[in-house]
Amino acid sequence: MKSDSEKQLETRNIKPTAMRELVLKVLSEQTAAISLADLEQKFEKADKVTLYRTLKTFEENKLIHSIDDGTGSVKYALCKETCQCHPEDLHVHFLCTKCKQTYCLTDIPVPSINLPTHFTLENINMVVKGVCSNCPK
Amino acid sequence: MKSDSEKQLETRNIKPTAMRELVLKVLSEQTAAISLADLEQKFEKADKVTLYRTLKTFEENKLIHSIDDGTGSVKYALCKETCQCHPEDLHVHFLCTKCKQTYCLTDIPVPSINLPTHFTLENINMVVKGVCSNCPK
DNA sequence: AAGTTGATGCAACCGAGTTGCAAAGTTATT
DNA sequence: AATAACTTTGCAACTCGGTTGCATCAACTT
Ligand SMILES: [Mn+2]
Ligand SMILES: [Mn+2]
Ligand SMILES: [Zn+2]
Ligand SMILES: [Zn+2]
Repeated sequence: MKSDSEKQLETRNIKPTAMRELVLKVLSEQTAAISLADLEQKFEKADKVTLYRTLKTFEENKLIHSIDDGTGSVKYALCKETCQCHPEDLHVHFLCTKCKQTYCLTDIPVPSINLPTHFTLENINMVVKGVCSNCPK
Repeated sequence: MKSDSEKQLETRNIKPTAMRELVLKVLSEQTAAISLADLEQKFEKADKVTLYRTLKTFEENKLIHSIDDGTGSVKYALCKETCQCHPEDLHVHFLCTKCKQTYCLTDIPVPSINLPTHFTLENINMVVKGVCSNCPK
């Protein structure tokens, strides 16, 4: 009998190894996006490179998306089931300058932009910085 | 008699050294944003650290702004005279996936976002990826 | 001229990300 | 069941952009 995470991995064509299930579990427990270093610390003993490659695999298969919030370490968060990481799937991200957490504002789609003529669009990264609702003003 | 670049530096409260004038000159000649490594190559013989600190000084004094386009190297471009780098001063940036140039779309202001309640806004980074008008489709 | 301040140059360091390679584990073939 | 082929994992070592420490040099102040 297959676990939920097993199925979740398989629908994204990722072979469900023990390691991958564990990483997926950690990711699904997060309320904010997580860096490779953060992820490493969630495990007693796990190799950074294996986690790194696990995240790469997850990202390539659109199970997660990466967020470059300008802090110097890339964050990762689970995609929605239906997400294909196309421009229309994208949402705004928020980096709190107080608690340094990076949140997916999944309810806020990235606004569409009228590019100059003969520019084509492939992707948009929109990161808002400020103070989040959990932090004192 | 003072040069233009000298005046430009002084209005931003930057002491106009020879080095700084040269860097400002290079920056003002660019049609796209430039990285530290790029800048280094524009000079026969110049220390990376000096250029680095020059850029830092320029940025702190809002003569230039930095752009984290996700390529792993930060780019820099001149601010407009009146720019204070406040959210309302900000514009969209464009990274061409073909020619790898990063452009300031100074005509396209960053759209305003309705953040969730009790979130405050300090800054926005919006980078659009795609193919620019100079590159074949 | 001597003293103070800031700018510059060189070397060395840092950390996030990445690669190479061998060992371990998995799946397919005989 | 044994072998072969392929994938995943773990360790070490490396890359590269950015950064710091410190000595030297230049500019300005008294
Ligand atoms: Mn997200
Ligand atoms: Mn710009
Ligand atoms: Zn916060
Ligand atoms: Zn281009």
